Amino acid sequence: MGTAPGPVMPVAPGRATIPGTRRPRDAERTRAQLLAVATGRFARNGYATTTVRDIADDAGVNVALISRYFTSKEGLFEACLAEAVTEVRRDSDDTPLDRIAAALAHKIAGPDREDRLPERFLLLLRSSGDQHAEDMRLGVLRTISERMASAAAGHDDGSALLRAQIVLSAALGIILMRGSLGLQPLAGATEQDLAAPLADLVNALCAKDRTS
Amino acid sequence: MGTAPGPVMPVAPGRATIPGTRRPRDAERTRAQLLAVATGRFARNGYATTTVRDIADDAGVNVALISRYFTSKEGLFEACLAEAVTEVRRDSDDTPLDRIAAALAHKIAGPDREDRLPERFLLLLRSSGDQHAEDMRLGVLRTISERMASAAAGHDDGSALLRAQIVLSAALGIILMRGSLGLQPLAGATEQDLAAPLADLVNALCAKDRTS
DNA sequence: CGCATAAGTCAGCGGGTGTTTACTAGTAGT
DNA sequence: ACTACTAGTAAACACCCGCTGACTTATGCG
Repeated sequence: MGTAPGPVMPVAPGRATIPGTRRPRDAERTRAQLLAVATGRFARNGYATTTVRDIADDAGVNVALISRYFTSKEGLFEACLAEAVTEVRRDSDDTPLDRIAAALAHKIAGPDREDRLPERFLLLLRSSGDQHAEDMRLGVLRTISERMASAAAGHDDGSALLRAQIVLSAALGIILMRGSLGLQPLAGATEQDLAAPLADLVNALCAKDRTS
Repeated sequence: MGTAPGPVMPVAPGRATIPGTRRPRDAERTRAQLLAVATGRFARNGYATTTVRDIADDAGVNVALISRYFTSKEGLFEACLAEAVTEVRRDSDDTPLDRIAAALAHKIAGPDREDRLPERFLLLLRSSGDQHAEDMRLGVLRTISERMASAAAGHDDGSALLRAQIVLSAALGIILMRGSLGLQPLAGATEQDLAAPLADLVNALCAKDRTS
């Protein structure tokens, strides 16, 4: 469905490498490339839609290498998810409340991100049906929301965690809208554009002193 | 043709129909049932994951009826989406600003919803890859956010629409978290639990008079 | 060099998917 | 009661997917 260039395909399959030059034998490198390509495709198009042939072609390697390095498509997905989880976890270490909004804006729309963090957040919303993967993404979402709740620390009633999860939902919803839907003007908003609204949002939901 | 005289009657492969009784001949009814089941499955598990046989079995009818009534799986998806779009559009008619939050809370977590609105919102986030469907969901999201922006009508700078879209993103993010992820305590929050936080959220993002 | 081993390729297999075609069986009109 | 028509069924087809086992080629080491 998605990719047009399916048929025809002469004997040399869709290799990204130049036909004359051979792919250098670097297992580590191709493994990493497979992971990167797969993360992008899984995050953007979902698990079931993405085929292993798409990934392999995009990475310029043979399909069999996926099974070799990650045992299966699900294994590859779990590897992507694991990487995303560690990356996301590290990035959400200990942010004080008054900087959460700015940090969110930066993560969502920061210019020229090399860590591809929005992609990784998006991946947390994708499901492969596998239980282990399910546990991982639920775990990291729980961790993040708990950290945010403790950073906020307002609301002596039990609603702090709930409110933090709402903020998290908002952030992920925004990423989804930008990355998968392309709803303008949200999709084209810069980090500066998002800073003020997000500050209002975080403040209203997590600040100690509220009106209502 | 002396082929296998006994139809044997494999007694209702699905489960919706009682083995003994035959499905009554009601095209309208089965069509509606297919649509309802498909909407639920598409919204919950996504387009690619859901198989037409799952849908048919769940509705208690034969698979071929999907092609008959909706020409194809994509046609069925578009029909579900169209229904969801009209339902969502009607439900977001003209809500004054001060009631948006309550309305959202009711739509997200209202008790015993017969219109299955959360499901329909969730469907708006699912993609089949078809361009026509893509246009539909983008259109309805645009409409809703514009209505919300005009209801708010604050922010003489051009950020009203952006802020409305952030509110919408938050709502959809929450629905996604509840319906697809099951993140507690958000997933189990009642309408009352959500009312106050959502009021804060809407107020902070859309109210005319803000501090910062 | 010669060879063992790892990196990468190729072609094909089961299995599941969406769709179609031929068929059965209720139902309404005359 | 006969017939035309439509709702519903069953089985198969063609295709694409994930995966595998045998093969080829480059690199490291004596």
